[in-house]
Amino acid sequence: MSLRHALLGLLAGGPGSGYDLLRKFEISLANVWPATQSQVYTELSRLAATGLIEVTAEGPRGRKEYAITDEGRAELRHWVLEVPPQQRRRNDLLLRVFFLDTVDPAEAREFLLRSRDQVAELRDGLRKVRESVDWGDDSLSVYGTLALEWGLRYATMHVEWAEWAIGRLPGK
Amino acid sequence: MSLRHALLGLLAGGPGSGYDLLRKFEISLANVWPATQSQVYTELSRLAATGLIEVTAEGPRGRKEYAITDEGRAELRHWVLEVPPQQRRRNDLLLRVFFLDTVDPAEAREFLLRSRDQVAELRDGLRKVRESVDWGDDSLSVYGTLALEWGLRYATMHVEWAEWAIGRLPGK
DNA sequence: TGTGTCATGTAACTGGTTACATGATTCT
DNA sequence: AGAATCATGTAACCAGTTACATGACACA
Repeated sequence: MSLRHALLGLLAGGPGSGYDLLRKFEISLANVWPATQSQVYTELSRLAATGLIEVTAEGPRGRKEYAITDEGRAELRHWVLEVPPQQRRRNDLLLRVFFLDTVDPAEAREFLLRSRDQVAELRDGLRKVRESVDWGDDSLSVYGTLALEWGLRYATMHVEWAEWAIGRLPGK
Repeated sequence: MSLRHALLGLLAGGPGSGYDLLRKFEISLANVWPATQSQVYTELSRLAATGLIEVTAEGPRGRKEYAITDEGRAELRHWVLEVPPQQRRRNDLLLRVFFLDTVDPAEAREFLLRSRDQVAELRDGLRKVRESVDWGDDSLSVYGTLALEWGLRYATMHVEWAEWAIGRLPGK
């Protein structure tokens, strides 16, 4: 149940409404932990009900501003440091690779090429983000950069792997 | 809904019972698409009900052997080649990295060290698999090796990233 | 005879997605 | 006046996890 912790993490950086948080998900967490509108609002209600966050202000259009509580901070800290991250990750692309023996080599080759191109595009997008954002040395930037760099290395790895894999395909 | 396709893919390699398939999940698909016992049996029933697989034999202890049908092969092929793989992948480790600014640098450092060690272990396990299995040049081995190599490159990337990241942490 | 493995099934729950539904405020 | 954006909520559904439940067969 990490959506709960993603919300706590964002609120640890300052109070905000569901709407605010939703935009933060789209901007900064899109590639790490996407969330839908309905999910955010229902989880915020639940978090408020259990006392991990609280409503600190109400604005126009029924806007509710939430802030993290001490209990919430404790829960966030516990999750970050003590709950072991998932190691077994599902990968539906790799699952397809496993079954490429059911199509012919030319089709397998196209599949790998497409996958290379898609990830190369992602990589280029991330590079642009790195260049466009001015990275100060405040703590949030430091850790944001670490995550971005992981994404860049991941994408580079995948592109290189795909090219290597194409070279190993059985000839027709 | 990829469990369905994982089952179809496994059955494309030959018929088997739920129990057989469950073991195949544990051996070959554990790092790519883990599945639980209850999930496998319910999905097999559903697949049989929709005609993508069929019961070809019944053995002792209520054992049912399933085989993929032509319809099933068509569905598998469609999924492999035409359904675009998920690009946005959730990563709860990276989500934690994002919020490492809420703990102190020494704790962040420990977090990254632990993560490096865990993935290094995974990498060593994969290396052993690569050495222990004798990889012929049959098509199944070819594609199995591609997936394994992806895992190795992934793990190597992560270990290097973690070490790089530790070096970038703010001093106490 | 009793332990281990083979073998299947179902129920309750959790997390996430899609779709539906509503309405206030701001800006042009 | 109308469009865009701000803002929230709920219902139905799908995928996956945990736990419960049962029993046949093989082997020592």
